Amino acid sequence: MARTPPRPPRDAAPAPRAGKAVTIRDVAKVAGVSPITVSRALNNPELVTPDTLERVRAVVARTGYVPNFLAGSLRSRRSRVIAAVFPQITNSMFADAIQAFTDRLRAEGYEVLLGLSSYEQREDELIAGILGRRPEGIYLTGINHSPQTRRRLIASHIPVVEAWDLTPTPIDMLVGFSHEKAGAAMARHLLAKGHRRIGLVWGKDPRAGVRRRGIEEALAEAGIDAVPASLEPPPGKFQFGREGFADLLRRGERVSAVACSSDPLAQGVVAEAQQRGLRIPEDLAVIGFGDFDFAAHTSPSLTTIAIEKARIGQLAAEALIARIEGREVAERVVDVGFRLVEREST
Amino acid sequence: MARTPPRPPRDAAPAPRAGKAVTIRDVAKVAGVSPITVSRALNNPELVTPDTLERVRAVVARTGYVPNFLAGSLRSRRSRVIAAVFPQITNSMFADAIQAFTDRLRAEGYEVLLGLSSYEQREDELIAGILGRRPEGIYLTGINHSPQTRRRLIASHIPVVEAWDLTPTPIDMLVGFSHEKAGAAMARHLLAKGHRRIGLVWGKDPRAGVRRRGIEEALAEAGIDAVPASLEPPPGKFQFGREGFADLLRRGERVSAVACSSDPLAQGVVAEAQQRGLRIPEDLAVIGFGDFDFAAHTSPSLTTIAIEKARIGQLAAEALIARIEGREVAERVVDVGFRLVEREST
DNA sequence: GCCGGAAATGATACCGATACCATTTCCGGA
DNA sequence: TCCGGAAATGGTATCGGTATCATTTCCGGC
Repeated sequence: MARTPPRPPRDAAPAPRAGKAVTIRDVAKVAGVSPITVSRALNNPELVTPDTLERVRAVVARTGYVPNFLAGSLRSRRSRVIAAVFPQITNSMFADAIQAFTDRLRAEGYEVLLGLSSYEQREDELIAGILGRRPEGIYLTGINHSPQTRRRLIASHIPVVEAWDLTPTPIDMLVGFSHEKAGAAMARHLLAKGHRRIGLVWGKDPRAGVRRRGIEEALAEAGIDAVPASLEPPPGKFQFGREGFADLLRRGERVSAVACSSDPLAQGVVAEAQQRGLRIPEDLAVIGFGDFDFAAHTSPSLTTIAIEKARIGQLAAEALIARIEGREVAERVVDVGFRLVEREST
Repeated sequence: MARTPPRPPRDAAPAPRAGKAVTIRDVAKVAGVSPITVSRALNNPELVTPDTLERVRAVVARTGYVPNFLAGSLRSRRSRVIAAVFPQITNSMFADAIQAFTDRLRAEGYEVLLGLSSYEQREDELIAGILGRRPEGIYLTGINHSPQTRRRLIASHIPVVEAWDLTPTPIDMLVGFSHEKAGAAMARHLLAKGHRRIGLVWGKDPRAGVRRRGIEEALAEAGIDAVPASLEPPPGKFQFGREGFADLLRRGERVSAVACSSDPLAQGVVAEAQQRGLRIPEDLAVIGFGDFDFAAHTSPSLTTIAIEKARIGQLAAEALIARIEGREVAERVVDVGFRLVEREST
């Protein structure tokens, strides 16, 4: 019984001891160099003889060594992690931005820590947890943050990009556009089409609120003060659009046009109106927001506001990278603007 | 000139020394306890006197101490990070799963590291980078992984959930459904509606490929061997649906029904067909896949295959949590199934 | 063959928390 | 009052890398 334990079946090679993970010291020992040389071979191969490099790489491959970035990050103070906080990603315009942001950062060797704050007050807690992971940069959606969060972010001394909104006083950097102007553009478009009785089916998130103000101010300038609205909780689902329009009708609001805070809501309004026998745009004009992918391919196609979503993500990523690399960012506030796309629904 | 530098404008409170971050030792010193007691106050408050707890918390608040989880994770071997790898999130069904997955994990105090592999061979490299961060669990989309990646994951000894597909031999755990059966269900639906000339507008991702096989086999059983297809690169954009259908027509394929690998493609086909004066479903039946939010709200509404996307994310999260907490998972393979939803387009 | 500086490698300390075990404090019961 | 065990707290070592500085090796030019 008291025999030496049988060696594992396969792997005649220096079998990684079960349970104990391979460390840089193990690799160093097998390769006959010091740990720091292994570190250099992996991170700065140009500092190492081709011969040494090859030897180290061979041992790494053979042992299945996986460097522990937690340890490395702790010492070097470089986590190569960037955090991104979004309210949500279902049915939202943020997916494109996340994709572009992540792709850009991956190309530079960063990993992305994703936080979803659900439009609630969870942002504080979420960001506290994130900061503990020592990201090298943070992307935030929107500019409405609690004083505590602002303080924490400033104290952290890491680059911060706020996105999707506009303010002359960002925490650090910003990539976005004016929701007030976007709202005004929607209003003016409907006014130009001759509409005077305009209803809103609108999401309850903060940026949508600003767009609504933009609409109402533009309408007020045209002498229109009553703007009936049906408010829906995020996310902007098609179903909520249907219900919102039904709600307006139920309340007896007689509107010739409906503006929506997002395309899914707008398409929901279209669907509900069509079901009730209304012709679009003759009986009812509908305008959305976001230029979602489907907007150009429904029947009728949807007039909307287009945002360069992916560009926001990409610019935000680049701003963070620039800062991390010590380059000064010329424009701390970038306005990517928006574009009204007129289609068949208005 | 040689005056002491002016103290920072505000903050009469014990100003954190610029540059040097507050550590647990600083907090301990100010609170008059040992570092380990601070650690306990923050992580296991029940181990500490209410009095001590309050004192520590006060100091933490005053100094703005942010625990360094890199250090803690290194020592405790618990990163409280879970990684999730998706091919992409734009125009995809994964957004709902990510949302549910992330929400569930946040509730348990985990942060999510998001990897987007872009359907390319980047998965290997991506996962290597991720493993270095020592996540406590990994969510993977799909079951097609390189041998190297499989080996690495197994060697890492962390719980793995594969999702969106089905196999009796997952790396560890799995939550998904049978794409083969889903494809067959689509085919049978069209057959039942009397269609014999069926075309495909189809995405090129691996799981779509399996669904296609399911369709073709079911059609073959019905004696239909020629199934013209137009293949489109991911992501499944509406525009690609239009082009795909145009492509079929250009090639002279006369079809009475088109099956698509995703709803956006299907809606693109619908749009293109409508534009060419075809009535749906009389002249052309169209079936999609995924039951995207818009599918029920377009005109005509879209017949499709519904997946409980959020449930996949949630179950995957729960499986990982269970494993991490040492509970045995009864069902290592969970089939969430699918449901054909018949609407107006077929 | 010798010299000097660059290239390659190594020794040591350290990042900031927590595991582990030891010590002190506290409190009810004999 | 004393005792014993639980509760609270602390000392020290350690996780696994890399920064820093020191040392050794290498090589061309004189």
